[in-house]
Amino acid sequence: MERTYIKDIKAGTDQALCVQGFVDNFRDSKAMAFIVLKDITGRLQITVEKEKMPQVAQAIEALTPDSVITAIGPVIENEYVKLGGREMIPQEIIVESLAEALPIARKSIPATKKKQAVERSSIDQRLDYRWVDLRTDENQLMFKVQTCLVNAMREYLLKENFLEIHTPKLIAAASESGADVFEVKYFDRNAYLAQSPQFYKQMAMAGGFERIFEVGPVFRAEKSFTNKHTTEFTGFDLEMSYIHSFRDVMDMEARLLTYALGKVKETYGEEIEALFGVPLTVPTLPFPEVKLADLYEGLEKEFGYTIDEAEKGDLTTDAEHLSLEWVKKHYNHEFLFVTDYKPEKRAFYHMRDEKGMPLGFDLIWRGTEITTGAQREHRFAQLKAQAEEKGLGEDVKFYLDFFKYGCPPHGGFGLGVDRLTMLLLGLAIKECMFLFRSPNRLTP
RNA sequence: GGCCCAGUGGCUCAGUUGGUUAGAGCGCCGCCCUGUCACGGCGGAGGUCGUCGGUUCGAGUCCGAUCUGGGUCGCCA
Repeated sequence: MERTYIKDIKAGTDQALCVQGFVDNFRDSKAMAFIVLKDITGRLQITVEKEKMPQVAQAIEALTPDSVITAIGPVIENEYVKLGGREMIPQEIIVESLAEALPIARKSIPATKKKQAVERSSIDQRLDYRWVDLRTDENQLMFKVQTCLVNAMREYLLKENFLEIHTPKLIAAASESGADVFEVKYFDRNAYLAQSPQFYKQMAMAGGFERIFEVGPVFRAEKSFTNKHTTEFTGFDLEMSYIHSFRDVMDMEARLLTYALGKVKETYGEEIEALFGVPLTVPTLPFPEVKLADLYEGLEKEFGYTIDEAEKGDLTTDAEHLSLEWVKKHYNHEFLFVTDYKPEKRAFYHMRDEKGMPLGFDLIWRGTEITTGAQREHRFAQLKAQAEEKGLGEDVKFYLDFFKYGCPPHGGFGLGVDRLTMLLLGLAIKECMFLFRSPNRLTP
């Protein structure tokens, strides 16, 4: 019999349906048993009157929570059932997989008069059994939201004449910028895991693709311990030719995010607010923009935030967080483009103006950096000089060659998909990844 | 890498100035319960207190070392 998703069930007919899923709750007494079945679309109570259906009673005799079952029978309307006012009266139940007692507590249970509260297991404990943890409504919604978000971004860019490419993650040279790379064995020599598709995105520009994007894994061998860093994450990278300035890139990103977040709000806005308690505001265009030095000046004047002059070439974590208050106050907005970072803090391939100021930007959402972008230096001689200035020579030679045989002016950005999800739902990075990777965690 | 914090049953925690046999709730196991819905009732099992060493008549508790993990800063998406 064909399986019916719980969301598609029409109650009140005599026709038997087949549902499959996890046992979300099991209440067993001598004569009656109640199973709450959960699939990816919802929950359904299955009610067993044991005397009437001895073979069903026998099938569920040793049933445990989180086992996987198939249940067949009509679904009737019954106002008495709190879960949706309907219940399945099964003719048959097949236990597909019997679950052992779970090793983690997925939900917090508040205290009652008699019992003390049980706290949910820590995120680190839950990550050890991620596949069990992923069964919660929150985690499943999270991935529905991420799917919707990335799909909307892809949809938007396809309409804007972008091509989707897939660049290699095994690379020969460990260079580019500050970020450290993982070394791997590659037959009789060493290779490295790509820390970004940057060079290859630009190669696509030299290849005349004009506009490309890529969604793919990015590896960083950094011993970072924060709530927004991980050693492997999903990057959403974009590069576009024939721009007039890096503001064309910023404009593209702002429109892209506005469209995608609009789709997410339309599809899951209410569920997100119900399960995560985070309202989703679709941003307005254009996104506010500020020069780094002006932001520091504003933070000092308005929030009393002061740091050493030497640290002002980049955004500190505190300044990043405070920038949310600043941008809300001045623009009633959650996004903020920050420009005019010091050249020593930026990658060598960022184009610079006549004063040597990098023509790039970071995008901060809700006080956390989600993007670095720029117009790229596409003129061979300048690019070579800037690489040498950062002490990069032979390692980037193959890359410099991309600009020798004709290359359009171009720019682009990299966006962290996991950071986007994390900020959207108000979580830490380790909670919002399918499987989190850190210097201390390589399993499961 | 710097600074800070934590390791006590499967989970979440308590454990007083060092002092009988280390406690609780959840979970688990057994029995009871015709309509539960975070079901309920009764009973039970389960811990060499991260590891090693020291102080002491006596250490979960104090000291030292060590291991593991976490938070945060820097780095960045």
